[in-house]
Amino acid sequence: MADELRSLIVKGDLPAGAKLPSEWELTRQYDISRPTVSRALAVLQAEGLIDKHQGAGSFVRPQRPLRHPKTFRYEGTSGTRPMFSTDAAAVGGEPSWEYHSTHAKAPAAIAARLGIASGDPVMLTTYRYLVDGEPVQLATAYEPLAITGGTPVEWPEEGDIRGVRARMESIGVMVDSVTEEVTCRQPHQFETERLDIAAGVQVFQVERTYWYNERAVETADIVIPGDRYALRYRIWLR
Amino acid sequence: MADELRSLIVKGDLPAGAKLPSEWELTRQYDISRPTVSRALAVLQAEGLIDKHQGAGSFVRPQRPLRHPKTFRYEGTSGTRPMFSTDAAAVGGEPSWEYHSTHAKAPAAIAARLGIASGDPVMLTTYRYLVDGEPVQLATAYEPLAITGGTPVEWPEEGDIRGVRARMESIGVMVDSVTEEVTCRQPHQFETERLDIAAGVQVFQVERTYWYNERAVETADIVIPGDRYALRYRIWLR
DNA sequence: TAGTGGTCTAGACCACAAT
DNA sequence: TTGTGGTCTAGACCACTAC
Repeated sequence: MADELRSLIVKGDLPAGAKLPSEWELTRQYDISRPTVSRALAVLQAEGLIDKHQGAGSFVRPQRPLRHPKTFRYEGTSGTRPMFSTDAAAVGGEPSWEYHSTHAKAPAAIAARLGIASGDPVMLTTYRYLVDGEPVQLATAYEPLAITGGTPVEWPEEGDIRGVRARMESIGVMVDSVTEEVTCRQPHQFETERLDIAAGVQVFQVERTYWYNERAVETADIVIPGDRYALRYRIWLR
Repeated sequence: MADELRSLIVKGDLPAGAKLPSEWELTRQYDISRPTVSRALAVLQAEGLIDKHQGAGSFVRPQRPLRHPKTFRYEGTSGTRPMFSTDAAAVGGEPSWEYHSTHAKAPAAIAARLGIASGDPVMLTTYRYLVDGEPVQLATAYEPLAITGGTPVEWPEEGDIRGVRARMESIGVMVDSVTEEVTCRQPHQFETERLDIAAGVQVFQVERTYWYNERAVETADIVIPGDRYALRYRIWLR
């Protein structure tokens, strides 16, 4: 049964947003019991083809633009903004983002990454990036206020200078390297919502840290849906 | 019930390899129905805590060395061999590997990555890397025979020179950059077996390509369990 | 052959959404 | 209030494993 419904959805006979027959109705159509129907639909849900909504029904999930699968590519050294390959224009996306900055105390894990004491003051900025209104990336960035506090670039999204490297450079901190540590995990629930991803898809978590003389000057947790994006690194040797 | 069993396993009261009570026995102990027991155990299986074997029973999965979670780190530019962080000694692993080389015709996807024609002759080498006998990484590497054919380094694992960069250099091909494209996906069945990973664990797939004057000289698909490893990149700026 | 997990049917009650 | 999915119980048959 899952196979039949899957082909209907993939072929387009069941358009995006269409409501599937109720589980009881499918029980009758296919002459199988309700728990079996429910599990079959759970498979389709895990594949990202449908959304089940308790009390409302099951609906065909809008198919994401797979015309250029994995054409969006995160480039390792481009700041928290998602950067697209040179053919970004071909993809035809209108980038936008939301952010929120605040002063905060460094949590222990972040403090360890920044080489400061737990509870030290940091600038905390959360981002959500979208392309054509579709969310593609979350980021949480931390900067020690010991470095930027009181300078014109203390608040990342205010002033004329944007981007970690440029902002740091303007106050004499010449970022010389960046490390990225990539892991793969189940999304938290708020990430599932904010990124609008299907049940069962995993996300990349990238811990990115900017360095200046072996001293961390900024670190960020970047979360990217794992099903439609590839992380791309290019490293020059010698 | 899953919670109780999980804590027993994590605490060590149920040692690795121990056989769990049968599902019927658990039905009686917890006064819940068998389908419910089965689903609860499926949760533990998805978490990698147990293996279910039809006809035999459910067994506690050997706990992987989580003493240094994510201490093994793949370094972006180290060839197909897994490279560990500087504290590798502390982890105390004995690395080993298996390989198999053969002449082959380039599949279309590989040909595209290498910039050669589909069906052109390539050297195909498959690897499996282990640490202390535990599999940690699979790799499939392709080199155009147009470059290495007839040279002393045609066969990657024969001769005195090892490593893509050194071998290429010895025949005048000065590798100048490497690209890595990281994706995250469900493992194929043979990968699940060869890497001995739990149900539900995803894997990293890294497409690594070595370049010389914008010409691809080697490309490899590297598969790494997503649950216990982090990919670590360090990029120097300027 | 006996024991085990895989997986189905059938029925039930509950929580949530739309109205 | 009604219809929907979430999830349980209870029972059954099958396939595989170990002996």
